[in-house]
Amino acid sequence: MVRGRPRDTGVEARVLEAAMAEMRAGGYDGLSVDRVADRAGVAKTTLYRRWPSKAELVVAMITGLRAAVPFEPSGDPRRDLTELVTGIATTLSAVPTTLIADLAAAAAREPRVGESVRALWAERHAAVTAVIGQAQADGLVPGHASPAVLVDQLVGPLYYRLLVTGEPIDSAYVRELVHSTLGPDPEKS
Amino acid sequence: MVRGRPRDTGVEARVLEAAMAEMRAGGYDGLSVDRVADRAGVAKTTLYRRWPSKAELVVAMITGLRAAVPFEPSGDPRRDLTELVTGIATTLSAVPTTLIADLAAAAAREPRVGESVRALWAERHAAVTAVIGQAQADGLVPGHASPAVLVDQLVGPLYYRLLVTGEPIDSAYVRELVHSTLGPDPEKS
Amino acid sequence: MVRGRPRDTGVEARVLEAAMAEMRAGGYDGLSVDRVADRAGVAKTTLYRRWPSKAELVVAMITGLRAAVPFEPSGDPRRDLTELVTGIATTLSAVPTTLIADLAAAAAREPRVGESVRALWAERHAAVTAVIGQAQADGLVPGHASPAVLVDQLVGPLYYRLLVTGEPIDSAYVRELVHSTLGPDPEKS
Amino acid sequence: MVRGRPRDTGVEARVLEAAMAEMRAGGYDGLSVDRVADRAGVAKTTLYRRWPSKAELVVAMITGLRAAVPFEPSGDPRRDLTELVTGIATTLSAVPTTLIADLAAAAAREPRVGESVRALWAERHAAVTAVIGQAQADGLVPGHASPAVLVDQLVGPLYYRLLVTGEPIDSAYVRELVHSTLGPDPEKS
DNA sequence: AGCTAATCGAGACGGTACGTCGCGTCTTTCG
DNA sequence: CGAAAGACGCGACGTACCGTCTCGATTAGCT
Repeated sequence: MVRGRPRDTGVEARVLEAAMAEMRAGGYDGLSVDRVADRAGVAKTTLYRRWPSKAELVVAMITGLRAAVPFEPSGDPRRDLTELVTGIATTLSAVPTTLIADLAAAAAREPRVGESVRALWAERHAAVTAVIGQAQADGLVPGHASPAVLVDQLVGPLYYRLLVTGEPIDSAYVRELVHSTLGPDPEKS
Repeated sequence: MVRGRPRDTGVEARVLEAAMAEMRAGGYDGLSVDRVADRAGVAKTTLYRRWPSKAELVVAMITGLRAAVPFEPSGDPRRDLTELVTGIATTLSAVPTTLIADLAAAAAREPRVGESVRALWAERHAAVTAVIGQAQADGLVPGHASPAVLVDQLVGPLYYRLLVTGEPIDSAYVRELVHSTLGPDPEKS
Repeated sequence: MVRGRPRDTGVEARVLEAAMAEMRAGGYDGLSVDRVADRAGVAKTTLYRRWPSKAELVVAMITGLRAAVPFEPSGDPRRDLTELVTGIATTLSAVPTTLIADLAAAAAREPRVGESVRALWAERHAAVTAVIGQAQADGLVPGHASPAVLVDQLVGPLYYRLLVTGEPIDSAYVRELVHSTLGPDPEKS
Repeated sequence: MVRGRPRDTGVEARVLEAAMAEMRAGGYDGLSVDRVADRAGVAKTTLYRRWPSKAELVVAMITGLRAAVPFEPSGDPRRDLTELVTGIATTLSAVPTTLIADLAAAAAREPRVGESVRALWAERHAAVTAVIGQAQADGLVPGHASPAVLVDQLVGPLYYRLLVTGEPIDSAYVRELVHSTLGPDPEKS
């Protein structure tokens, strides 16, 4: 069917792994295509055949990070949101801050990187939005704010602390965020 | 007092202005030190004597953007917060997004840069915190959330949209943020 | 056999030619690597891939000057030595003095350069030595001096005038040298 | 009489000494005016007030090297020439070869350096010329060669070996040179 | 079995920018 | 007025990186 020599299936994994290591070490700018190829034991030609630019390579690497996060809504928005936001916070804390920052910078520069980064979070953000929407429909959340804004106010502070203020993000903070958004827990009074 | 030839005071202003122009035109990567020096009518050595690297130059440029923002609390938290958050949003929008993102990346890598960036916003964030605190004391804001969290929820979403989702930040959005934080305006019902 | 892309054979010639032109115009210091690359229509990186420094480039250029000099001994040592020494003097005069001097300086610093410079003259000096030896065997040269010393006394003064005294080297001077070494021409008395 | 602060008399010596040390270490190109000034504990301005360029500084340094060499002609040209040429050879061997070579290179580039180098040797070369002339007048040297050429043939080979062939210069070689120039010693037969 | 087509490794190449070094000039303050 | 200190302009050097290119060697499917 396909004529010539088939592509080496191991190349992709080795290159993306090498790229990840380079990115961890030196961020986006510190990632050198030459070094990635070298570290992966692959010719630069081979690399460029698959990803037409450094940005696209990083995009692919990021996309590969997307892990399927199992989430089953329990119906209790307070519990569900806490679980979801905690998951996001945990993921953000698992990688070096510089990586997140460099990714944001690359996203600002390269539209394609931006898309891939957004796609990375899409699933989780959609889940958050869904929970918020359902809670509002059930009257459990004050209705004077749009769901989109509430999502931003739940997730945005995580990035804000990470990239701007540098203040710590712990489970207490996540609870405070949810608490502030949903209002006081009626069952606890 | 100081022995040698004093530094040409005009250099700094000319260089930073040139750097700003270059940054606006082509982002961080598009900013060439040679071109900046050329445009500022300054030798590259002179430039490097003051800022030891391109990154430091950009940091200095950003720091120079800190404008004293006159703010007089009116006593009405709704109006004051809208004004303050609008000011922050305006400033963020006035410079290229890449600049903000690159700044965040540099801040993550270099503690010194992080400090300078935080110092950049310190004044405004203090003002927001003060207004929130006063409003809570006056009973105009629901008291179930700490002021620090509320500040994060007011300002964080701006960065979040800018650096992550890429969604637009307009005056309507700012109003929604304030609205969501303070609750429905009682005077409007 | 050789794996990668083969080197562009035209590069070397074009660069060395450009370097020669620059050297003629402004001497060693006046030779700018950037300008050479530009004039040769070659990227500076390409140039540095072959010659790791400006000095090595100049050395290569000099080495390239070695021209096969046809020499057929006539049997008359007076005529042969005059021809050979004139040839050396002509070559020395054809290039800027600074080039010769810089070469000697480089040779003193870098053994490898020294070798290449000596190799440059090897052929001609061997010819001079051969002629002197033959003449001595034939009794045409006073035998109280070793051939090696006579060669030094024939060729050394050329360098001496060029590099030290700065006095001119013309055909009359060459004749005087040969005359002084061989003694008066018996046929002319 | 003279207004203002008098010149610091120690400056000159300290600078020339520092320049000599730099020149020994790295040759003419390796000598940096900034470093010389620093090492001498002198401001660059002060240095440039005295010597208008790096070349002139080196000239002054070389001139300072000229040592008065006592020489009393004995009347025996063979002995006198041996003594003189040995003295030159000794001086040449006392300093690093690179220094001699760099000096020659600088002389070729900078006319003023050339003059100073020639002046350095003037005294000794004049002595050699005088002895040769006297010997010729006394009929002790074959008269078919001009004194100037004979001088070149006595001194030139020293530079030739030093800068070109790299062959050693010892007392035996000096004797051979004199021997070759004056012819066989009649007293020894 | 031979031809054809695609892949891979290796490295040359152009272009652009970076940061450093050196020279010689200048502008100050201090003695 | 000399000296110290250091800023400044200019120009060159050598390095790093990106993305393109040109090779030879390999590995398949197709005729």
